[in-house]
Amino acid sequence: MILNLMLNQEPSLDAMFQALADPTRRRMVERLSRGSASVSELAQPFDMSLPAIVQHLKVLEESGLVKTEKVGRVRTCTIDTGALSMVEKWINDRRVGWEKRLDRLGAFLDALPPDKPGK
Amino acid sequence: MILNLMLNQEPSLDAMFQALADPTRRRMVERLSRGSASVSELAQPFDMSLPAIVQHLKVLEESGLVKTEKVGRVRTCTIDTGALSMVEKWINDRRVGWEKRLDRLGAFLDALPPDKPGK
DNA sequence: ATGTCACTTAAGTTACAACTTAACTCTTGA
DNA sequence: TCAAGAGTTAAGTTGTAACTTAAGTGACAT
Repeated sequence: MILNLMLNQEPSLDAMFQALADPTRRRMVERLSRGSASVSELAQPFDMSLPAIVQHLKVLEESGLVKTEKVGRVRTCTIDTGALSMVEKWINDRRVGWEKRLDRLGAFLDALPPDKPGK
Repeated sequence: MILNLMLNQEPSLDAMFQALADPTRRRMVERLSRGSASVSELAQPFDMSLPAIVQHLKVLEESGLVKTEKVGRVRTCTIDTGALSMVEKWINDRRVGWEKRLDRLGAFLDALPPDKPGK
């Protein structure tokens, strides 16, 4: 079960990055970070057919970044910040990993005896 | 000039997300976060032709996530954590934006009088 | 000088992502 | 009851991303 969680983690990370790769979808996420919206509210700023927007929405939803719920004839869309922070964590891990490495290198260099001019 | 920076910011954000959308390229970034590598070192874990790897590398480089320098016949690749943190910041901004909104909503609800059971 | 190493370039294939238009299904208000 | 509103489904087009193989370049060791 926790195994399952770990196994499913990579694939959905993939889907999230994939989802965020498209500028239209990122704008949709930006819009939703300012508050939930219906599908047509989401679509309104874009010069694009509704079905196209719905397709983008589907990608976002399947990635887990966005949740939606339909009530009557209107579907309301919401960001899932938990998913967002998974992406954030991946990036942070790489950055920190690299920066730690540089620190160790720095410490190592500092510990060296004063340089004898070589070459 | 700062204008230029700001204008180029969106497009390259786009390129970075695009670059990170591919699992092969993310694995390359993971590899580089553990230390610089030559092209063939980078390629070694993958079951893929060298040219394919070089194409991925090019995408990473054009996005600004990776820097490379060729010395003699070997090209050495390095992560640019500054670029990584641009991506991190975009995500963080969305997440925080949303969470602030929820906080305000929570505060608003807390300030309401105890509920009279309606409907 | 010459073969090997570490890439690079070019060109072609295939799969899929991002749209479009057209037609359809539910809700809901008049 | 029925027209309009909100979204859905289906199908087709088009561009581009992700590979491949084959051949080429420049550096280095012998």
